Amino acid sequence: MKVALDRPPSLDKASSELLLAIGQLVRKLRSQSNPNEMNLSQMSALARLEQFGPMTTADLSRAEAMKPQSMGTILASLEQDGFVHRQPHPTDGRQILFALTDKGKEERRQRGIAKRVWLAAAMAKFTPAERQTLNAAIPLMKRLGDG
Amino acid sequence: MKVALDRPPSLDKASSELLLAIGQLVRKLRSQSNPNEMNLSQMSALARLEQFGPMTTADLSRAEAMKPQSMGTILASLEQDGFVHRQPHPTDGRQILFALTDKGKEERRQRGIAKRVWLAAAMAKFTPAERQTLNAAIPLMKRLGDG
DNA sequence: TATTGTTATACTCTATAACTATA
DNA sequence: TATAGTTATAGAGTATAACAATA
Repeated sequence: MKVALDRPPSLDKASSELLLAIGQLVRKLRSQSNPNEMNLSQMSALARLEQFGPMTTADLSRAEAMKPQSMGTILASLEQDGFVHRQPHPTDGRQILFALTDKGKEERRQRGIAKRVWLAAAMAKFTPAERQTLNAAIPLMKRLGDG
Repeated sequence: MKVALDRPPSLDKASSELLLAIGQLVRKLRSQSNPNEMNLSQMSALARLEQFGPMTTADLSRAEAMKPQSMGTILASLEQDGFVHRQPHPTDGRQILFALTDKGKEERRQRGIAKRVWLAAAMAKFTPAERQTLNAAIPLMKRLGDG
């Protein structure tokens, strides 16, 4: 039986709207950046290494929906900046484990990154109820990104 | 006075989480694409033209957080595909108004675009309550993208 | 002189292809 | 033969710089 009141938008409509919102927001975020600042992919790889401990290029690339060669580039840049370091795999000579350095852990705690500063400032303009709505949606978006 | 129970995450924490979620989701979305399919920027420009009517390159670029030269490229590709057409500005000879063609309006209604199909399928796995949470967050993300 | 739009060029991020080394 | 990683190259998307036309 169909309910006429407070009908939620269709999946088609909702997914279409979400698509547009994500696109605009990511362009806005990308434009908020200081020279030599990490991009979203580098931040994401660093966060995952902190959460799950040392990982290989292949595992990280799968987790971040990216080709291994692309993840290799990202890890090379993070290594050059001293945020991660390599350690040999204990049993498989082919594999290389990447782990956070102390500098990498510190970087994760940095509040000065332009993208974070801009986003926090933008969210600060929301009402408490709006912030709660957005917070509740974050894990859902994470699941979309993982799936 | 501080409240200890059900404390919401700090703005720093929330913005950091949102940053990561957006990054992963946008990469996932970008990977969902058929040959010659529109990208998120093209979809966004098309949607805005439908919502607000004919606009100039400069206005669109401001609205979409993009440089006028970049928007010019996007509009040129949309024009080549027959989704938009040019019309002269009534009073200012420098400006060019871009408007949706019938083909462009039809494209907006297409449900077959890979990104939309993937996203709708992923959202279909959510519970009704989760879908409602996500739907409520969409206008908030739009405001973040606009601001 | 300021603004609109165009053209040319370069940078960032990610993908594809070909290769080496280990399993 | 299959998998992990590297190197080289190419593509998509956007930016910067220089320019012409109109205001």
